[in-house]
Amino acid sequence: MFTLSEENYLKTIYHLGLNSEIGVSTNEIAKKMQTKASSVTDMIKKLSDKNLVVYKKYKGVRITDFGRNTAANIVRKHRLWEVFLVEKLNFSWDEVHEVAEQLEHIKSPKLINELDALLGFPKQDPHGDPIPDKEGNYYPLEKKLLATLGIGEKGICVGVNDSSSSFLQFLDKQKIALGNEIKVLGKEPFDDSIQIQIANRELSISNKIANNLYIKILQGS
Amino acid sequence: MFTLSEENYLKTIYHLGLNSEIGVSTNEIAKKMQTKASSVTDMIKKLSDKNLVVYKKYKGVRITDFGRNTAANIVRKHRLWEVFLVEKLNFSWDEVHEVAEQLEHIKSPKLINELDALLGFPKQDPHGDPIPDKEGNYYPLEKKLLATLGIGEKGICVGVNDSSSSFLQFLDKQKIALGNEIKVLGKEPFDDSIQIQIANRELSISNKIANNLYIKILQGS
DNA sequence: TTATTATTTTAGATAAGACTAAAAATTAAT
DNA sequence: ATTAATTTTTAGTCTTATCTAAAATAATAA
Ligand SMILES: [Mn+2]
Ligand SMILES: [Mn+2]
Ligand SMILES: [Mn+2]
Ligand SMILES: [Mn+2]
Repeated sequence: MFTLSEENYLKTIYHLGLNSEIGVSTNEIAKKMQTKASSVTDMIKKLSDKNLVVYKKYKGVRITDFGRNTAANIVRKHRLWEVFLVEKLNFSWDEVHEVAEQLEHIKSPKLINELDALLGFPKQDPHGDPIPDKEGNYYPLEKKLLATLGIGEKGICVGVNDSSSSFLQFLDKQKIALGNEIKVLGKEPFDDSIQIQIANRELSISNKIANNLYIKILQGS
Repeated sequence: MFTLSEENYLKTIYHLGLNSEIGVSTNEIAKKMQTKASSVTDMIKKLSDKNLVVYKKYKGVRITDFGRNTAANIVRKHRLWEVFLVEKLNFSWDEVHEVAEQLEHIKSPKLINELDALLGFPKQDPHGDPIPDKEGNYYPLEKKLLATLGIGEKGICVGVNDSSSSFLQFLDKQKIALGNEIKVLGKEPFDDSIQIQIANRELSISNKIANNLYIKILQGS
């Protein structure tokens, strides 16, 4: 079994390494974990001793198959708990992350598999992120950032890139929710803002917002 | 906020001090926590610094009002999680304790109060132990050990004194469950065993068993 | 009451996880 | 190809929570 710290480092390395071929750098990890590079070096030695990552001095770390599996299981727990909090305990999607950060470290395979069943084996968490199965496999939706859509294209809002409270609360305020259909009406070159239609309303959205909303394109739009 | 260790020590001191006027001794705590007396001394100094207990050298510790409240809240969480595991996640009553030991340390007032609501504000956990409310108050049932009942007395089985897996599994095997009506048919002086009637069956029960089952007496029996 | 035993505390060590400051290696710039 | 800047590692310190061994205190017995 792994310590709380080991699990948190491993999860960070897993996320940082997802979309890159090369190793994850010490500084990247330190920045993400709000800690110092020297602390990271200490920890990756421990993770390496436990075969969770491959570490070569000055070359960053790469997660092993074993490490990836272990990390995916923690992510699975995190996201299932987030669903539970929203579906069963009336949390809003901007309140769940901190609590899930604690709950993801609870050790009990039965607990998490029963929770999965209670929730009806959900495939996405409240932010649209995929939930790995017991084997650590998951199937990400095909999705594009709203900012990349052309005029006239439409789709369903299926996820967020930024899960910060402030962004999620902004979406709530603008009544933009996952599942909503969104159509691009126009794009303003001057500030890269985007005019959209959503649930019979028209809205102008800044580029920053559009770069943090994922859309599943509807065929024939 | 308190560390995991601080919470565990405090909870032990709370439980050990419940039925006694005098302070809780260092050795008692060490025995219960499976640690060394010197470790206990170190920790009670920390708890004392945080006003959770009053500590006088060589005189043991007494929990403060603040400490009692803090401990009751941890116990509240432990027992609510046990109910959740049994009621919602198909755990049996002998499987819940270890997981609840982890879950009781999760910090989120909203989580625990919503969980309470989801479960319908239960008053007892799966072992018949009372669940403190938000203020730390609880109302223990009037109950007696089965071993203390006289011949002819009857009552409802409402709790266990020993929550070990082996005892709980024994009760399952004998089909003795909380809520069952039990009547004392006879007592054997030779080995202090007790003959009981339970759900139309007659059973002979050892003194050890009878000393770990709590009964709520039915008036007029 | 004094001696013996048991309990409790202190002193000193260890391990995990964090930090600062300094050294070493790598990368970027001239 | 050197030099300069950046990144990464090492060395040493700190805190928390443990432990063992020894000293101090309290409880018990002779
Ligand atoms: Mn999250
Ligand atoms: Mn999420
Ligand atoms: Mn329990
Ligand atoms: Mn219980």
